[in-house]
Amino acid sequence: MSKRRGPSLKTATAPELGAYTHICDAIALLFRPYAEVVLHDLTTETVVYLANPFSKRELGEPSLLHEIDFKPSDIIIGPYEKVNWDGRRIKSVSAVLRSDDKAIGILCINVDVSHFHAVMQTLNALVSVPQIAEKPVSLFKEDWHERINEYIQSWTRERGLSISEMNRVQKQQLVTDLAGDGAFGGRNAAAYISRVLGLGRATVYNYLKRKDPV
Amino acid sequence: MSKRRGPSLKTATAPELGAYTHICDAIALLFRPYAEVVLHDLTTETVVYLANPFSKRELGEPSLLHEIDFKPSDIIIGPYEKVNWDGRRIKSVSAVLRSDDKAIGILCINVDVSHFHAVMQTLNALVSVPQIAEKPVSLFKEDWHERINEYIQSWTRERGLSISEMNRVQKQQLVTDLAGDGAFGGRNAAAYISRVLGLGRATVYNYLKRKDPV
DNA sequence: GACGAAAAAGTCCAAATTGGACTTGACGGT
DNA sequence: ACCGTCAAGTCCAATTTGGACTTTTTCGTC
Repeated sequence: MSKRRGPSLKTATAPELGAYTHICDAIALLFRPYAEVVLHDLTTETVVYLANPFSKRELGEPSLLHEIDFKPSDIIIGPYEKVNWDGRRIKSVSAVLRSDDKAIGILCINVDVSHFHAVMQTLNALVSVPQIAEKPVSLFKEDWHERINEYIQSWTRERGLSISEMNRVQKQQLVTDLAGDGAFGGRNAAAYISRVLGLGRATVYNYLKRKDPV
Repeated sequence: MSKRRGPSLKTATAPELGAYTHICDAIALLFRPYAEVVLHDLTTETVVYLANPFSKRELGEPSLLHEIDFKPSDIIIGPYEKVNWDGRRIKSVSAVLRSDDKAIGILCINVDVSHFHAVMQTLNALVSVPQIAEKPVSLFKEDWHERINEYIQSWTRERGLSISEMNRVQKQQLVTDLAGDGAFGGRNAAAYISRVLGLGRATVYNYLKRKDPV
Protein backbone atom coordinates (compact mmCIF):
# COMPACT_ATOMS: atom_id res chain seq x y z
CA MET A 1 0.00 0.00 0.00
CA SER A 2 2.45 2.63 1.10
CA LYS A 3 4.77 3.53 -1.68
CA ARG A 4 8.27 4.74 -1.01
CA ARG A 5 8.30 8.26 -2.19
CA GLY A 6 11.70 8.98 -3.52
CA PRO A 7 12.55 12.56 -4.37
CA SER A 8 9.88 14.33 -2.39
CA LEU A 9 11.31 13.85 1.10
CA LYS A 10 14.65 14.05 2.77
CA THR A 11 15.63 11.62 5.50
CA ALA A 12 18.13 11.40 8.30
CA THR A 13 18.29 8.83 11.05
CA ALA A 14 16.55 10.21 14.08
CA PRO A 15 16.30 9.14 17.71
CA GLU A 16 12.90 8.36 19.24
CA LEU A 17 11.51 10.94 16.85
CA GLY A 18 11.59 8.25 14.20
CA ALA A 19 7.99 7.39 14.97
CA TYR A 20 6.88 10.83 13.92
CA THR A 21 8.35 10.75 10.44
CA HIS A 22 5.38 8.79 9.19
CA ILE A 23 3.06 11.42 10.52
CA CYS A 24 5.03 14.00 8.61
CA ASP A 25 4.71 11.93 5.46
CA ALA A 26 1.02 11.39 6.01
CA ILE A 27 0.27 15.08 6.37
CA ALA A 28 2.45 16.02 3.44
CA LEU A 29 0.79 13.39 1.26
CA LEU A 30 -2.68 14.49 2.21
CA PHE A 31 -2.12 18.11 1.30
CA ARG A 32 0.33 17.55 -1.48
CA PRO A 33 1.65 19.69 -3.08
CA TYR A 34 0.67 22.48 -0.74
CA ALA A 35 2.11 21.32 2.57
CA GLU A 36 5.65 20.85 3.80
CA VAL A 37 6.32 19.18 7.15
CA VAL A 38 9.50 19.75 9.09
CA LEU A 39 10.56 17.71 12.07
CA HIS A 40 12.97 19.33 14.53
CA ASP A 41 15.04 17.57 17.17
CA LEU A 42 15.12 19.76 20.23
CA THR A 43 18.13 18.05 21.78
CA THR A 44 20.33 19.05 18.87
CA GLU A 45 18.14 21.92 17.63
CA THR A 46 18.44 20.68 14.08
CA VAL A 47 16.12 19.60 11.29
CA VAL A 48 15.88 15.81 11.24
CA TYR A 49 13.15 15.18 8.70
CA LEU A 50 11.56 16.93 5.76
CA ALA A 51 8.47 15.85 3.87
CA ASN A 52 7.70 17.53 0.55
CA PRO A 53 10.16 20.34 1.15
CA PHE A 54 9.78 23.64 -0.68
CA SER A 55 11.53 26.00 1.66
CA LYS A 56 15.28 25.83 1.41
CA ARG A 57 15.61 23.95 4.68
CA GLU A 58 18.11 21.12 4.66
CA LEU A 59 18.56 18.12 6.91
CA GLY A 60 20.87 18.79 9.83
CA GLU A 61 20.45 22.53 9.63
CA PRO A 62 19.93 24.46 12.84
CA SER A 63 16.26 24.87 13.60
CA LEU A 64 16.34 28.64 14.18
CA LEU A 65 13.67 28.29 16.80
CA HIS A 66 13.93 31.85 18.05
CA GLU A 67 12.50 32.98 14.72
CA ILE A 68 9.15 31.69 15.88
CA ASP A 69 9.84 32.67 19.48
CA PHE A 70 9.53 29.16 20.83
CA LYS A 71 9.26 28.72 24.58
CA PRO A 72 9.64 25.22 26.02
CA SER A 73 6.29 25.57 27.76
CA ASP A 74 4.44 25.90 24.47
CA ILE A 75 2.17 23.16 23.24
CA ILE A 76 1.24 24.63 19.93
CA ILE A 77 2.79 27.60 18.22
CA GLY A 78 0.83 29.62 15.74
CA PRO A 79 -0.75 29.55 13.28
CA TYR A 80 1.31 32.39 11.90
CA GLU A 81 2.34 33.63 8.50
CA LYS A 82 5.79 33.65 6.91
CA VAL A 83 7.18 34.60 3.54
CA ASN A 84 9.10 31.92 1.71
CA TRP A 85 12.50 32.70 0.19
CA ASP A 86 10.84 33.08 -3.20
CA GLY A 87 8.10 35.38 -1.95
CA ARG A 88 5.34 32.79 -1.65
CA ARG A 89 3.23 33.16 1.45
CA ILE A 90 3.26 30.32 3.92
CA LYS A 91 0.86 29.60 6.74
CA SER A 92 2.35 27.54 9.55
CA VAL A 93 1.65 25.76 12.80
CA SER A 94 4.06 23.94 15.05
CA ALA A 95 3.32 21.28 17.63
CA VAL A 96 5.75 20.47 20.42
CA LEU A 97 6.43 16.75 20.79
CA ARG A 98 6.94 15.45 24.34
CA SER A 99 8.21 12.28 25.88
CA ASP A 100 7.71 11.92 29.62
CA ASP A 101 6.62 15.53 29.68
CA LYS A 102 9.94 16.62 28.31
CA ALA A 103 9.94 18.50 25.03
CA ILE A 104 11.97 16.46 22.56
CA GLY A 105 10.95 17.79 19.19
CA ILE A 106 8.81 20.06 17.10
CA LEU A 107 6.62 19.11 14.20
CA CYS A 108 6.10 22.08 11.94
CA ILE A 109 3.55 22.20 9.13
CA ASN A 110 3.98 24.82 6.43
CA VAL A 111 1.24 25.38 3.90
CA ASP A 112 1.88 27.22 0.67
CA VAL A 113 -1.14 29.49 0.35
CA SER A 114 0.08 31.40 -2.68
CA HIS A 115 -2.12 29.49 -5.11
CA PHE A 116 -5.12 30.16 -2.93
CA HIS A 117 -4.30 33.82 -2.92
CA ALA A 118 -4.32 33.62 -6.70
CA VAL A 119 -7.74 32.00 -6.52
CA MET A 120 -8.98 34.79 -4.31
CA GLN A 121 -7.64 37.34 -6.72
CA THR A 122 -9.47 35.80 -9.64
CA LEU A 123 -12.72 35.66 -7.71
CA ASN A 124 -12.19 39.08 -6.25
CA ALA A 125 -11.74 40.57 -9.71
CA LEU A 126 -15.08 39.07 -10.61
CA VAL A 127 -16.91 40.11 -7.49
CA SER A 128 -15.53 43.47 -6.52
CA VAL A 129 -16.55 46.87 -7.79
CA PRO A 130 -13.66 49.12 -8.78
CA GLN A 131 -12.70 51.37 -5.91
CA ILE A 132 -11.35 54.83 -6.39
CA ALA A 133 -9.12 55.33 -3.37
CA GLU A 134 -7.70 52.13 -2.01
CA LYS A 135 -4.28 53.57 -1.40
CA PRO A 136 -4.57 53.69 2.39
CA VAL A 137 -5.08 49.95 2.51
CA SER A 138 -1.87 49.21 0.73
CA LEU A 139 0.12 51.43 3.06
CA PHE A 140 -0.61 49.02 5.84
CA LYS A 141 1.13 46.18 4.07
CA GLU A 142 4.20 45.48 6.12
CA ASP A 143 5.94 43.01 3.89
CA TRP A 144 7.63 44.54 0.89
CA HIS A 145 6.90 41.47 -1.23
CA GLU A 146 3.24 42.35 -0.94
CA ARG A 147 3.83 46.00 -1.68
CA ILE A 148 5.78 45.14 -4.80
CA ASN A 149 3.15 42.66 -5.92
CA GLU A 150 0.47 45.27 -5.56
CA TYR A 151 2.53 47.90 -7.28
CA ILE A 152 3.09 45.62 -10.24
CA GLN A 153 -0.53 44.58 -10.33
CA SER A 154 -1.87 48.09 -10.42
CA TRP A 155 0.83 49.11 -12.89
CA THR A 156 -0.14 46.34 -15.27
CA ARG A 157 -3.87 46.72 -14.73
CA GLU A 158 -3.65 50.42 -15.57
CA ARG A 159 -2.20 49.56 -18.95
CA GLY A 160 -4.20 46.40 -19.52
CA LEU A 161 -1.07 44.28 -19.73
CA SER A 162 0.02 41.12 -18.07
CA ILE A 163 3.59 40.34 -17.14
CA SER A 164 3.87 37.39 -19.45
CA GLU A 165 2.90 39.36 -22.53
CA MET A 166 5.05 42.40 -21.90
CA ASN A 167 8.02 43.06 -24.15
CA ARG A 168 11.44 44.22 -23.11
CA VAL A 169 10.69 47.91 -23.38
CA GLN A 170 7.64 47.64 -21.16
CA LYS A 171 9.46 45.58 -18.59
CA GLN A 172 12.29 48.05 -18.55
CA GLN A 173 9.79 50.83 -17.98
CA LEU A 174 8.25 48.94 -15.11
CA VAL A 175 11.65 48.32 -13.55
CA THR A 176 12.44 52.00 -13.87
CA ASP A 177 9.15 52.98 -12.26
CA LEU A 178 9.67 50.52 -9.46
CA ALA A 179 13.10 51.94 -8.85
CA GLY A 180 11.68 55.45 -8.95
CA ASP A 181 9.35 54.56 -6.13
CA GLY A 182 12.09 52.99 -4.09
CA ALA A 183 10.97 49.41 -4.53
CA PHE A 184 14.53 48.18 -4.48
CA GLY A 185 15.01 49.10 -0.86
CA GLY A 186 14.10 45.80 0.80
CA ARG A 187 16.67 43.09 1.11
CA ASN A 188 16.76 40.82 -1.88
CA ALA A 189 14.25 43.00 -3.62
CA ALA A 190 16.25 43.04 -6.84
CA ALA A 191 16.34 39.26 -6.96
CA TYR A 192 12.67 39.02 -6.12
CA ILE A 193 11.61 41.53 -8.74
CA SER A 194 13.70 39.87 -11.39
CA ARG A 195 12.02 36.55 -10.62
CA VAL A 196 8.54 38.03 -10.67
CA LEU A 197 9.14 39.76 -13.99
CA GLY A 198 10.64 36.66 -15.51
CA LEU A 199 13.99 38.33 -16.08
CA GLY A 200 17.51 37.51 -15.05
CA ARG A 201 18.92 39.34 -12.10
CA ALA A 202 21.66 40.69 -14.34
CA THR A 203 19.08 42.12 -16.71
CA VAL A 204 17.41 44.07 -13.95
CA TYR A 205 20.72 45.63 -13.03
CA ASN A 206 21.31 46.43 -16.67
CA TYR A 207 18.00 48.25 -16.84
CA LEU A 208 18.76 50.18 -13.70
CA LYS A 209 22.16 51.18 -14.99
CA ARG A 210 20.76 52.17 -18.34
CA LYS A 211 18.33 54.54 -16.69
CA ASP A 212 20.84 56.04 -14.28
CA PRO A 213 23.96 56.50 -16.38
CA VAL A 214 25.48 58.71 -13.67
CA MET B 1 -21.23 58.82 -13.74
CA SER B 2 -20.27 57.20 -17.01
CA LYS B 3 -16.58 57.57 -17.66
CA ARG B 4 -15.16 57.46 -21.14
CA ARG B 5 -13.00 54.41 -21.23
CA GLY B 6 -10.13 55.10 -23.53
CA PRO B 7 -7.91 52.20 -24.45
CA SER B 8 -10.20 49.33 -23.58
CA LEU B 9 -12.63 49.60 -26.46
CA LYS B 10 -12.48 50.18 -30.16
CA THR B 11 -15.10 52.26 -31.91
CA ALA B 12 -16.43 52.70 -35.41
CA THR B 13 -19.47 54.62 -36.48
CA ALA B 14 -22.36 52.25 -36.84
CA PRO B 15 -25.87 52.52 -38.28
CA GLU B 16 -28.90 51.83 -36.07
CA LEU B 17 -26.67 49.47 -34.16
CA GLY B 18 -25.26 52.49 -32.38
CA ALA B 19 -27.75 52.02 -29.60
CA TYR B 20 -26.27 48.66 -28.75
CA THR B 21 -22.72 49.86 -28.20
CA HIS B 22 -23.61 50.99 -24.71
CA ILE B 23 -24.92 47.56 -23.91
CA CYS B 24 -21.61 46.13 -25.06
CA ASP B 25 -19.77 48.54 -22.81
CA ALA B 26 -22.03 47.78 -19.89
CA ILE B 27 -21.49 44.05 -20.12
CA ALA B 28 -17.76 44.40 -20.62
CA LEU B 29 -17.50 46.72 -17.65
CA LEU B 30 -19.49 44.46 -15.41
CA PHE B 31 -17.33 41.43 -16.08
CA ARG B 32 -14.07 43.21 -16.62
CA PRO B 33 -11.47 41.96 -17.29
CA TYR B 34 -13.00 38.60 -18.18
CA ALA B 35 -15.52 39.53 -20.86
CA GLU B 36 -15.14 40.84 -24.37
CA VAL B 37 -18.18 41.99 -26.34
CA VAL B 38 -18.23 42.09 -30.12
CA LEU B 39 -20.92 43.77 -32.16
CA HIS B 40 -21.39 42.56 -35.72
CA ASP B 41 -23.23 44.35 -38.48
CA LEU B 42 -25.10 41.77 -40.54
CA THR B 43 -25.57 44.04 -43.54
CA THR B 44 -21.83 44.33 -44.08
CA GLU B 45 -20.86 41.20 -42.14
CA THR B 46 -18.14 43.11 -40.33
CA VAL B 47 -17.19 43.90 -36.77
CA VAL B 48 -18.44 47.36 -35.85
CA TYR B 49 -17.74 47.57 -32.15
CA LEU B 50 -15.40 45.97 -29.62
CA ALA B 51 -15.54 46.36 -25.87
CA ASN B 52 -12.55 45.18 -23.83
CA PRO B 53 -11.07 43.22 -26.73
CA PHE B 54 -8.65 40.37 -26.04
CA SER B 55 -9.10 38.29 -29.14
CA LYS B 56 -7.29 39.67 -32.12
CA ARG B 57 -10.45 40.92 -33.76
CA GLU B 58 -10.24 44.35 -35.33
CA LEU B 59 -12.88 46.85 -36.32
CA GLY B 60 -14.08 46.40 -39.87
CA GLU B 61 -12.93 42.83 -40.09
CA PRO B 62 -15.25 40.28 -41.63
CA SER B 63 -17.39 38.59 -39.03
CA LEU B 64 -16.65 35.00 -40.04
CA LEU B 65 -20.14 34.01 -39.09
CA HIS B 66 -19.96 30.55 -40.57
CA GLU B 67 -17.44 29.66 -37.85
CA ILE B 68 -20.32 29.59 -35.43
CA ASP B 69 -22.72 28.24 -38.02
CA PHE B 70 -25.08 31.15 -37.83
CA LYS B 71 -28.48 30.79 -39.44
CA PRO B 72 -30.62 33.91 -39.83
CA SER B 73 -33.45 32.22 -38.00
CA ASP B 74 -31.43 31.93 -34.82
CA ILE B 75 -32.26 34.00 -31.80
CA ILE B 76 -29.43 32.94 -29.59
CA ILE B 77 -26.37 30.97 -30.55
CA GLY B 78 -24.55 28.93 -27.99
CA PRO B 79 -23.21 28.97 -25.40
CA TYR B 80 -20.23 27.22 -26.95
CA GLU B 81 -16.52 27.03 -26.30
CA LYS B 82 -13.65 28.37 -28.37
CA VAL B 83 -9.90 28.54 -27.98
CA ASN B 84 -8.35 31.97 -28.20
CA TRP B 85 -5.32 32.58 -30.41
CA ASP B 86 -3.09 32.32 -27.34
CA GLY B 87 -4.64 29.10 -26.09
CA ARG B 88 -6.93 30.60 -23.47
CA ARG B 89 -10.36 29.04 -23.37
CA ILE B 90 -13.30 31.24 -24.15
CA LYS B 91 -16.97 30.65 -23.44
CA SER B 92 -19.30 32.52 -25.75
CA VAL B 93 -22.91 33.33 -26.49
CA SER B 94 -24.30 35.37 -29.32
CA ALA B 95 -27.64 37.16 -29.56
CA VAL B 96 -29.16 38.14 -32.88
CA LEU B 97 -30.37 41.74 -32.97
CA ARG B 98 -33.51 42.45 -34.96
CA SER B 99 -35.26 45.50 -36.25
CA ASP B 100 -38.74 44.97 -37.66
CA ASP B 101 -38.12 41.28 -37.45
CA LYS B 102 -35.14 41.57 -39.73
CA ALA B 103 -31.80 40.43 -38.38
CA ILE B 104 -29.48 43.43 -38.48
CA GLY B 105 -26.67 42.48 -36.15
CA ILE B 106 -25.15 40.08 -33.68
CA LEU B 107 -23.99 40.83 -30.18
CA CYS B 108 -21.40 38.32 -29.13
CA ILE B 109 -20.12 37.94 -25.58
CA ASN B 110 -16.84 36.13 -25.03
CA VAL B 111 -15.75 35.23 -21.52
CA ASP B 112 -12.17 34.33 -20.76
CA VAL B 113 -12.53 31.33 -18.46
CA SER B 114 -8.84 30.48 -18.29
CA HIS B 115 -8.37 32.04 -14.86
CA PHE B 116 -11.30 30.07 -13.57
CA HIS B 117 -9.80 26.90 -14.92
CA ALA B 118 -6.71 27.78 -12.94
CA VAL B 119 -8.88 28.20 -9.87
CA MET B 120 -10.40 24.80 -10.45
CA GLN B 121 -6.99 23.27 -10.83
CA THR B 122 -5.84 24.68 -7.50
CA LEU B 123 -8.94 23.44 -5.75
CA ASN B 124 -8.87 20.14 -7.55
CA ALA B 125 -5.30 19.51 -6.45
CA LEU B 126 -6.48 20.04 -2.91
CA VAL B 127 -9.60 17.93 -3.15
CA SER B 128 -8.77 15.05 -5.41
CA VAL B 129 -7.09 11.80 -4.56
CA PRO B 130 -4.30 10.78 -6.90
CA GLN B 131 -5.60 8.43 -9.57
CA ILE B 132 -3.52 5.74 -11.11
CA ALA B 133 -4.99 5.42 -14.56
CA GLU B 134 -6.49 8.61 -15.84
CA LYS B 135 -5.10 8.22 -19.29
CA PRO B 136 -8.40 7.33 -20.96
CA VAL B 137 -9.84 10.65 -19.92
CA SER B 138 -7.10 12.63 -21.55
CA LEU B 139 -7.45 10.74 -24.79
CA PHE B 140 -10.86 12.26 -25.20
CA LYS B 141 -9.52 15.77 -25.22
CA GLU B 142 -10.06 16.99 -28.71
CA ASP B 143 -8.17 20.24 -28.56
CA TRP B 144 -4.42 19.84 -28.71
CA HIS B 145 -3.92 22.87 -26.47
CA GLU B 146 -5.51 20.88 -23.70
CA ARG B 147 -3.52 17.79 -24.46
CA ILE B 148 -0.28 19.73 -24.36
CA ASN B 149 -1.29 21.46 -21.15
CA GLU B 150 -1.99 18.14 -19.53
CA TYR B 151 1.18 16.60 -20.84
CA ILE B 152 3.22 19.44 -19.40
CA GLN B 153 1.36 19.33 -16.13
CA SER B 154 1.91 15.67 -15.56
CA TRP B 155 5.50 15.97 -16.74
CA THR B 156 6.23 18.70 -14.24
CA ARG B 157 4.22 17.10 -11.47
CA GLU B 158 6.14 13.86 -11.84
CA ARG B 159 9.36 15.72 -11.20
CA GLY B 160 8.01 18.18 -8.66
CA LEU B 161 8.93 21.14 -10.84
CA SER B 162 7.07 24.15 -12.04
CA ILE B 163 7.66 25.79 -15.37
CA SER B 164 8.84 29.05 -13.92
CA GLU B 165 11.57 27.46 -11.86
CA MET B 166 12.93 25.14 -14.54
CA ASN B 167 16.36 25.80 -16.00
CA ARG B 168 17.36 25.54 -19.61
CA VAL B 169 18.38 21.91 -19.48
CA GLN B 170 15.06 20.86 -18.00
CA LYS B 171 13.09 22.88 -20.49
CA GLN B 172 15.07 21.42 -23.32
CA GLN B 173 14.32 17.96 -22.00
CA LEU B 174 10.63 18.77 -21.84
CA VAL B 175 10.66 20.08 -25.39
CA THR B 176 12.39 16.93 -26.53
CA ASP B 177 9.87 14.73 -24.75
CA LEU B 178 6.99 16.71 -26.19
CA ALA B 179 8.46 16.29 -29.63
CA GLY B 180 8.96 12.59 -29.00
CA ASP B 181 5.26 12.23 -28.32
CA GLY B 182 4.32 14.17 -31.38
CA ALA B 183 3.10 17.25 -29.61
CA PHE B 184 4.27 19.47 -32.42
CA GLY B 185 1.72 18.09 -34.81
CA GLY B 186 -1.09 20.60 -34.29
CA ARG B 187 -1.00 23.84 -36.14
CA ASN B 188 0.83 26.57 -34.34
CA ALA B 189 1.86 24.08 -31.70
CA ALA B 190 5.46 25.23 -31.76
CA ALA B 191 4.47 28.82 -31.11
CA TYR B 192 2.05 27.79 -28.41
CA ILE B 193 4.53 25.59 -26.62
CA SER B 194 7.20 28.25 -26.74
CA ARG B 195 4.80 30.72 -25.15
CA VAL B 196 3.72 28.30 -22.44
CA LEU B 197 7.31 27.44 -21.57
CA GLY B 198 8.33 31.08 -21.51
CA LEU B 199 10.81 30.60 -24.32
CA GLY B 200 11.28 32.25 -27.65
CA ARG B 201 9.99 30.45 -30.68
CA ALA B 202 13.49 30.37 -32.09
CA THR B 203 14.77 28.67 -28.96
CA VAL B 204 12.29 25.85 -29.29
CA TYR B 205 13.46 25.21 -32.83
CA ASN B 206 17.05 25.29 -31.60
CA TYR B 207 16.24 22.62 -29.05
CA LEU B 208 14.52 20.50 -31.62
CA LYS B 209 17.43 20.80 -34.00
CA ARG B 210 19.94 20.03 -31.27
CA LYS B 211 18.17 16.78 -30.50
CA ASP B 212 17.71 15.72 -34.10
CA PRO B 213 21.01 16.62 -35.76
CA VAL B 214 20.16 14.48 -38.77
C1' DG C 1 -6.72 19.53 -59.22
C1' DA C 2 -4.55 23.79 -60.23
C1' DC C 3 -3.80 28.42 -58.69
C1' DG C 4 -3.03 32.08 -55.60
C1' DA C 5 -3.36 34.07 -51.16
C1' DA C 6 -2.56 33.64 -46.53
C1' DA C 7 -0.94 31.32 -42.64
C1' DA C 8 2.37 28.38 -40.49
C1' DA C 9 6.89 26.20 -40.33
C1' DG C 10 11.31 26.81 -40.11
C1' DT C 11 15.91 29.51 -40.73
C1' DC C 12 18.97 33.14 -39.63
C1' DC C 13 21.58 36.66 -37.19
C1' DA C 14 22.72 40.93 -34.68
C1' DA C 15 21.47 42.42 -30.32
C1' DA C 16 19.88 41.35 -25.78
C1' DT C 17 19.64 38.37 -21.96
C1' DT C 18 21.36 34.86 -18.93
C1' DG C 19 23.68 31.93 -15.34
C1' DG C 20 27.26 31.71 -12.70
C1' DA C 21 31.35 33.19 -10.81
C1' DC C 22 33.21 36.97 -9.12
C1' DT C 23 34.21 41.43 -6.15
C1' DT C 24 32.49 44.79 -3.12
C1' DG C 25 29.74 46.36 0.50
C1' DA C 26 26.60 46.12 4.48
C1' DC C 27 25.03 44.14 8.63
C1' DG C 28 25.03 41.64 13.03
C1' DG C 29 26.96 39.15 16.60
C1' DT C 30 30.78 38.70 19.92
C1' DA D 1 37.01 46.53 15.96
C1' DC D 2 36.94 42.04 13.81
C1' DC D 3 35.06 38.35 11.39
C1' DG D 4 31.74 35.65 9.06
C1' DT D 5 27.78 35.72 6.34
C1' DC D 6 24.73 37.24 3.04
C1' DA D 7 23.13 40.64 -0.24
C1' DA D 8 24.46 44.06 -3.84
C1' DG D 9 26.37 44.77 -7.80
C1' DT D 10 29.76 43.72 -11.77
C1' DC D 11 31.35 41.01 -15.52
C1' DC D 12 31.57 37.95 -19.47
C1' DA D 13 31.15 33.86 -22.46
C1' DA D 14 27.33 31.16 -23.78
C1' DT D 15 22.68 31.15 -24.85
C1' DT D 16 18.45 33.09 -26.14
C1' DT D 17 15.58 36.40 -28.50
C1' DG D 18 12.77 39.35 -31.65
C1' DG D 19 12.03 40.15 -36.02
C1' DA D 20 12.77 39.71 -40.69
C1' DC D 21 13.29 36.42 -43.80
C1' DT D 22 12.38 32.03 -46.98
C1' DT D 23 10.04 27.78 -47.67
C1' DT D 24 6.19 24.82 -47.03
C1' DT D 25 1.48 23.82 -46.05
C1' DT D 26 -3.29 24.82 -45.97
C1' DC D 27 -7.46 26.20 -47.84
C1' DG D 28 -10.92 28.46 -50.64
C1' DT D 29 -12.16 29.26 -55.42
C1' DC D 30 -12.48 28.44 -59.93
